Amino acid sequence: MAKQNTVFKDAFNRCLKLLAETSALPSEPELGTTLGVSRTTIRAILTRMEELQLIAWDKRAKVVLRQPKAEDYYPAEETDSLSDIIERSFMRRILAGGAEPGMQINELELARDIGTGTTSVREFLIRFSRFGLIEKRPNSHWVLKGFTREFALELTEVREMFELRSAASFAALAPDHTAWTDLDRIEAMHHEILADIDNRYKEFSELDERFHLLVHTSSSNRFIVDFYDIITIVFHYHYQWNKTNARERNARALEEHLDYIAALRSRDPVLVEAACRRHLKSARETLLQSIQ
Amino acid sequence: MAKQNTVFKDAFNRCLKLLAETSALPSEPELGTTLGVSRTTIRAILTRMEELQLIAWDKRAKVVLRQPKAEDYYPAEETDSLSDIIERSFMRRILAGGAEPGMQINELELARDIGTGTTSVREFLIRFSRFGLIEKRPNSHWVLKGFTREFALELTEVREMFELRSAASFAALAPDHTAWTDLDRIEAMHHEILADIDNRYKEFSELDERFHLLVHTSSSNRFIVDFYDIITIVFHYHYQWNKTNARERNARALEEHLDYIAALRSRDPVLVEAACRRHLKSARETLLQSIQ
DNA sequence: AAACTGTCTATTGTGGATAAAAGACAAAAT
DNA sequence: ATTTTGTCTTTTATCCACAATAGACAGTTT
Repeated sequence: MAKQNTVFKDAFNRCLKLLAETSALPSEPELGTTLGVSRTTIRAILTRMEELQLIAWDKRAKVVLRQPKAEDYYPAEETDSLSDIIERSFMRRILAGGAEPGMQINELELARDIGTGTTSVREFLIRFSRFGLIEKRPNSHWVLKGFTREFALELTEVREMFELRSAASFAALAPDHTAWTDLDRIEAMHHEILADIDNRYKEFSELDERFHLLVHTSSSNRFIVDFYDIITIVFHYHYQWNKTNARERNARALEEHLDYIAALRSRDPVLVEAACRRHLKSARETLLQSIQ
Repeated sequence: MAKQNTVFKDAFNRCLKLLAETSALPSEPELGTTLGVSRTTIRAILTRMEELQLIAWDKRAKVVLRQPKAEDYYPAEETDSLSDIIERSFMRRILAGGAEPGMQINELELARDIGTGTTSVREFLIRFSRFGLIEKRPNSHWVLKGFTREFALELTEVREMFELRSAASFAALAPDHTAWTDLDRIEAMHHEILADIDNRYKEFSELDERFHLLVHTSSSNRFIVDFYDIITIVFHYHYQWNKTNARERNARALEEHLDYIAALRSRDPVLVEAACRRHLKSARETLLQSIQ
């Protein structure tokens, strides 16, 4: 098979949810915009919905005949894009499995393992190489540099430089900039989670990403914003395999964020720098602690 | 054809030069190390040299029969790797040709233009995307973000952060660190070029790269060192199409480098920072000036 | 006249095939 | 006891093919 129709399946599932809320679907271009796919895919979705007798479709008329049932949905594992599958599989190998630094990475073996073609694995590795965890020997294998203490230190060093600068730009943003209202929303979410920390501490990870990305974005520098991808992926996968003291760690980080947010609001560069440094220091310690 | 034998052809040409200097070639593994290729390639080279009656080859004995002539060499255009060809071709399109920001980049069209398969073009674009000049729309085209004033400003902002930090680490290096002798060599080269600036000003570009890379390397941070790749490629191609006042520009930069080097030697953080800032400021101005 | 649909074409994403290049291992030579 | 060579296997780099997806254009509907 040349290409998996995951775009279609995922959009179909999302379209079923839209269908549950109305008695008739909108026009094809409108659906395309809503779901973020082309009309070709929309028409494939509508055709499938007609087959399943979910809708009666005649040109502009797309009347809902019945509510979607659980079996109408495509299973979740069929809607993941191939690159996501490769990424997860690879990260599990190098972060969870005892992968030693210096180990060779074999495209063919990886492809066989995942059950995919070499081209996709190869492209993944090229994309992934910018994270500094692997390196290519031309005409030969890739070398795993490993998720080591050095890696974490180098990563956090740059992160701290970038975030201090971004935080300073944030504080200097015009008062009517949309970032301030984004910050309000993020702050409110902090309070919500803290109020029910025992049940909701797992939501921290996503909120953390949103908050720091917002700060980095205010640098208006593509290199700084892009760098945050590395932080995101490292933290995302790393915390999946390191859940010790997650509740306390997250509670503490939430409090630090609130101080940091208050400092940003004060627009006082000295306060901002101090709060930012304090939080970054404890984030670094957390990361280093979890390495071995 | 599946793979161009450019590795073989390039190594063959380099081996011809070795051959011109001795009466017998060394062992296969030794040749492999010298030329940086595998024994498989070495044996292909030896076979070819035997065919051309350049050597008499019997097991360990590889006796030189005659000196190589110009026609023994493979033509230079056959020794370039495909990714180099794609890179050059692409950079000419986006830097020299009037490529507008926002323009779409089409893998198929690019591949047809260059006369290569789409896979190679695609892999090049993925690798190249980390330079922040292009961006992918999934399942669709790439978008050219363009070599604009914003790009240059964002690039230099990060460069300045990284270089100031690297210069500070450099000054703190132990006195017996090899970087100091590398610096001696680079400094000497500066004096040589300055002494004959009218004829040799073109050598500045390569020397500039060596010098700044040396400084960045002392940060011992892979992200800082890797970032210098972006600077390198931008300056490399950019100066190929912007040669106005090259002589004066280079002479001035050489003088600034000498100040900068003297400051590093002083190991005084204040002097280092001042010299580094002065040079970076004029480098930024030069880059911005040449944009439009 | 503006938006929508039917139809068709072009491009991307991915597996598979193949020559080039790397590399493993045992036998042979110093 | 190394080092080198002969032979063979494995892996990478690259092209090609094809389904999925995007996108263009003309005719149709509101």
